[in-house]
Parts: sequence; C-alpha cells; structure tokens
Amino acid sequence: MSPPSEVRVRIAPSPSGFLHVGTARTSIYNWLFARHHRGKFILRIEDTDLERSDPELVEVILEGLRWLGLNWDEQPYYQSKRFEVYPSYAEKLLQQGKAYHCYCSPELLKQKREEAIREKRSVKYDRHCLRLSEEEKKRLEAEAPPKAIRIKIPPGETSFHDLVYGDLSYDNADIDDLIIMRSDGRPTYNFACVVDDYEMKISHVIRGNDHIPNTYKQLLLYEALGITPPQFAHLPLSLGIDRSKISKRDGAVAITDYRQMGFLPEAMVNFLALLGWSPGDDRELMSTSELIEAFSLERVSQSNPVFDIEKLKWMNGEYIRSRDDNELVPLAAPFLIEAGLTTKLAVEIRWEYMKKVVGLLKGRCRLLTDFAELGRYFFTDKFDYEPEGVKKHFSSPECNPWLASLAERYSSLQKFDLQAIETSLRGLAEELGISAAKLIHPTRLATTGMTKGPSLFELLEVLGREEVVERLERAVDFIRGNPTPADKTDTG
RNA sequence: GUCCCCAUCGUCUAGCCCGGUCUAGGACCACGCCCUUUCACGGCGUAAACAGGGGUUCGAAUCCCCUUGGGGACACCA
Repeated sequence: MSPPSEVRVRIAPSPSGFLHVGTARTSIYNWLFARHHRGKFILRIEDTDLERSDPELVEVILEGLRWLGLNWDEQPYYQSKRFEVYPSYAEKLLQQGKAYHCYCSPELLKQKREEAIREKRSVKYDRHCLRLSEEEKKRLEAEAPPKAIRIKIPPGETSFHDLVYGDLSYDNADIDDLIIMRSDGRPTYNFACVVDDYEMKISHVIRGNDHIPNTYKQLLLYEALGITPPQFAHLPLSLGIDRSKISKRDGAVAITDYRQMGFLPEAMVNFLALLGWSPGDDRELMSTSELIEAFSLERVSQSNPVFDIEKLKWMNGEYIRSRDDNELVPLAAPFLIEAGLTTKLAVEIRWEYMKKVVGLLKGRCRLLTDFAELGRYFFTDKFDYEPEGVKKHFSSPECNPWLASLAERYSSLQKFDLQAIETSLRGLAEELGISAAKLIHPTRLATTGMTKGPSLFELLEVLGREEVVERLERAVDFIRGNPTPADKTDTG
C-alpha cells in the first residue's frame, strides 16, 4: 500500500520531565514508518495545559529522542505558541450550530460526575447548556460568567479503518459533548490535536491504542469542521511485568534510566521495535536500516506485549559484542569513571590499554555497567579475593610455593608476551607434575581476585609483568596468613 | 456504571485475513551436553503454548457465537 501523498507523521509528547518508554516506542514506530516511506517525522509538544508545562522539561524529551537516534524533521512545534489559531476553528463551528457555549462551572460538572459515579450511572454531560432558552442565554450573557465551548455530537455511528485493528466503530450516543475550548480561550487536547494535525498536514496518526476512544471524538471533530481526517493506526500498549501500564514498579519508565543502566540506544530501538511488531521472518537482531526497510504497520500486532527486560539485556549484550573495541571504549568509559576506576584524562592517555581491556571483557557484558563490575582489577589492585575462590584455590599447601615459583619465572622472562606467559606457566606445571589448571586458577585469583573472567594469559599480558609479579607475591603473603594491605590504586 | 480493544510456550512472537503443508516454527529465560583454565560467547539438545465451551465443516490455532481472563477509555489532563 503506498500512501497517495507525502507521508507526514508526528509524535506529540506532553512535557512531563522525562521521555516515557511507551512514548519512546511510539516514537520509534512513527520514525520507522516515516523513514520507510521517505516521509517526514514531526515533533509537536503538547503543552496546552500551562499549569503542568515547563519549557525546561521539553529539553529532556528532546535529549531522549536524540539518544535513540530518532532525528525529527522541521522545527519542533509548540501548541502553546499556537493559541491564536484555534479560536477561529471553534468560531466556525459555533456559527454553524455544530458547537455551543457551556456556562456550567467546572465545580458543578465535577459534582455531577461524582454523583453519576456514586449512583453507578454512566458519566456523561447532560447537555444542560444546549437546552437553554433564549431568555436564559440572555441572562447569562448579561452576567458574563466564564463560558467554554462544547461540540455537539450528532446521533449516529462513527467508524473508521484502523491500519492495525481493522474496521472499528462506535455509537455516538456514548460520546460526550466534549469541551473543545476552555473558558479561558485555550483549546483542549482533542481539539488542538485535530486542528494541528490538519494544519501540519499529518497523513498518518500512529499512537497508542489507549487513544482509540479519542479517535472517535476527533473524527467527529474533523467531520464537523468539514476536513478530511488522516489515517489512523493504533499501537498495542506495552505493559509492565504485572500487565498494567508500565510504571515505576517495573524499574524504569524514563528512557534515560535505561541509558544509565548501561543499555545501548541501538539495542533499545531494536528491542522496542520488536515489542508489538515483527518482520514476519525469524530475524530479531536488526540494524536500524534493516528495521526501516522491513517496517510496516500491517505487521503490528493487536495484543498488548509485556516489556521483558531480560530479553532486552540479552539483546544489549549482542550489540556490545558486535561493536569493535575502538567504538566501545568511549561507550564504556563513562561507566568506569562513574565507578571511580579511572578518569576522563586517563582514558585518553591510555587508549590502547582501554581498548585491550574492553576487548577482553566485552564477550561477558550484557550492560555497559558490567565493564566496571567485571573489570575492576584492570584499574586497581585494591580488591578482595573471592572467599569461595580462596577456599577452593588457595587452600592447598603446595599452592603457595607454586605461585612463588611462577612469580619468579615471570620476573625473569625475557619478553612478557602472550606466548611467553603461557609457555612458561604450562612449562612450570609440567615440571611440577600438575595440570595447568592447578596453577591457572590460583593465578587468576591472585591477579584479579575473581574465579572467573577472560582468558588468563591474555589478561596477564594486558596487566603487565610488574603488576602481575607484584600481585602474585602479595597472594603468597596472603596465603601465609600475613596479607599485605592493598592500597595502591592505578588510575592511569 | 457505560463503552471499546485483545487472547498461541513464563515472556516476545511466526502461523490466522486466503481452514488441511502444524505431531504449532523462532527467540529470551531455565536445564543438559559439547567447546574450554574459569566465566561468557558459540554449537547441539530438553522442557514449555493454540484460555474454556459450543457451533460451521469431511477437516479449525485458523471462520462464527458465548463464557472467562487481560488491557484501555469515559476531565475546562494530554
């Protein structure tokens, strides 16, 4: 299906201080759709509710979109800067008798609503102000109380073809005469949305399925205004682990939280794109350009998916592994600095060292924070030996002389390179008549404090002879029951 | 209370529109084996689903209805 004219989609967040993962996902779908059709991706800030809006909060949303790599076209639009465009549309409806003034106070309406809920009646405006007599209207006009404008919903049925859900329809009798202009002259959401989508020539409205009820209202507004509505596509809502809307209970709602947790934006985009959409084959790891190429609204599913962070972590690990060491250094560095293991300057000075460290670690990382977690010993010798490891590898009586001999061998090596490190350790094991493993495990524990990690020989080479020998000797002392206080920190 | 939407492994999903090729495929997670100095990666394998009930049909995961379950919406918020 190829849209007739230019594809123009929009994402319309309200400034709340953060970019919600749900909004991020909706943005991704809109963006993929726009890029697939070589159309435009518009950003519109819905800040008509002045009480709750703050220009500063907008920047956080833009930052989130930038991080994900969702570049927008044209300048962002702000509804708050467009207040002058809405009244004329409302005026037109008023003149045609398709809308009417409502003098009911918010307090009164609230009261009526609460009453309806209490009496378990359906909550709907009673059209009190539509039925006003001419005298009453005159009297009210003379008093000049604040008045809002309501759309008069005609009887009938409203239906449309949703690009995801198919044919949908709704009885107009269940739709309220909603307020389109507040008494202070500002438009309400549904009205501003219609006017803006029209003026911005939006071709497809792609948003969460929680907006389906709004779509009927907006369709009625389009009809009253006599303008052609865009096409609609509603997305299944991504749910938290408890199956309700994603909330703080699920760990994180702001996209920036995921950045802090050590996720890569590409993994985030890939994962979120697949949450409710699939290319139809078995592909899962997809680059952004593959996603753009394959994306279509027809393949969006209709049921609400659960956001499973475990799968996201797996995917993130795949992305970390596929990145080359040079790219990975700047990605991992902030987390190492955050953990106090190095500094920005040190990273630059010891770039080659960083590259090797990151290269050794990346196969085991699922999050960027794992680099700090698993690689501490590359930056400091201030670490404790894993108690389990001590029990397992430092307890045999022969272990100590073995480590001492290894330290001796290493210090007398001509060249401390991978080849020599391995040959000399294996040679020693053979001379001692033990398996190499018997020597490898204590050595790993002595030099890293850990029982697991990258290839021992490779990490020893990266650590360097001096550091390795020193750490071996310290372990020998420790085993003798006379541990050396570890206080040397290598920051660079 | 009223209305709307949805329903395949624990989770994400393929298959559904155009019934037979489905003893239901892939992925995450779990478990086992292999590789291996450890961990991880990788490879191989195991466990795991058509919500229930009625129809229609020679035949239903696929079409229809009901039940149940889940989600969402009903503001001078967006």
